Amino acid sequence: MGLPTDGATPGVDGDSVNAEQVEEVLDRLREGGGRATTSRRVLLTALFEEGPHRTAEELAVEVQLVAPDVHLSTIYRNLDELERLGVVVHAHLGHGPATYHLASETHGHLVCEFCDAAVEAPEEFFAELMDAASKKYNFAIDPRHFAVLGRCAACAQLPATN
Amino acid sequence: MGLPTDGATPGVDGDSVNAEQVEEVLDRLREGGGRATTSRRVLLTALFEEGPHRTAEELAVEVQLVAPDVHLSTIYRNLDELERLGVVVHAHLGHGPATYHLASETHGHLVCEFCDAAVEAPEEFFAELMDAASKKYNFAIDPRHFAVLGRCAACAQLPATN
DNA sequence: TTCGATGCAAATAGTTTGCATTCTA
DNA sequence: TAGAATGCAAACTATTTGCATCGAA
Repeated sequence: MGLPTDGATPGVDGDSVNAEQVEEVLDRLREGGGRATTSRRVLLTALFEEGPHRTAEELAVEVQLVAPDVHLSTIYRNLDELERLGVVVHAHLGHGPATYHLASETHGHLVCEFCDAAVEAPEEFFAELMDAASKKYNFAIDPRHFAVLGRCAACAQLPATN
Repeated sequence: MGLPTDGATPGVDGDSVNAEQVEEVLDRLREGGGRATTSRRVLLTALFEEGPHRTAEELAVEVQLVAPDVHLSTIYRNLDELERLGVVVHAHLGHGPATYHLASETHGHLVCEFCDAAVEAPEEFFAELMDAASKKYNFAIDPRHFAVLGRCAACAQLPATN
């Protein structure tokens, strides 16, 4: 899924490109009896931007650059709502806070227990495991919503102690 | 949970069987300059008993049946210590608190996102994924310390909504 | 008798909730 | 104008920490 590099603002922000998608989600929200508020528009804009996985707090900071009064609890409530809508998913990477990203970016995570580095792995990477779990345990794995922990290449060289 | 009726109690509690292992760990603790305290002995006894994965709080309740004054923070501190020793591991199953179990019981977890049911899967079950991660991402997966989320057989039949 | 371990209270991090107010539809 | 969404404060859950005391070695 390459981003279109057409008319305006080719690089970082790409606002006019994403604005469409933002409004699309807001429309869906309205269809369900919800309302298109500033905080939701700004949050969605942030989510549709390129970037690493972000925690609710990090998203709040981003949103507050544009709309300073948006409260962290509103971010949480909106993320919840968007998750219900299927627009975003959250994942627990290691010990810290949950991170949120667009549901369209489906991938699993390999997270290093030592340095917290996260490697993204495509859904296919888990296909075999998903298949085996389905057959053996009748269990439908959702690879998007969890982190597989271990040691990244760099930390594998560290001594086992610590 | 049956308290020992007297001498042997061969089945469920198996205290005399596990007592040895408990003392062995306490010895190791002593060798490292640590001390064999009542709270540690009771906690270890609880851990060596059969049973499902337990949270720190659940373990505290178990311990307090025998030693009522043991504080939850002591449980946390001791679990930490035992984890450093390699005796127990903790895993994050879904959203709730972490669960602890003996490191000797190595297995991964398949946890249902809907009903929180946990299926234990042996380490071999993750062998292929571990292998692939190693080759493709140079990442050493530790299958004991994470939960793979998804839907269990029962919840798979529920509608996608909710 | 020393220093590691503990109990307790308070702090912390992450997230959720109750309620009066605001603002979209 | 109705009721969805918000800001704020406070509650809540899971866990950690500071400190005076206690107890194992």
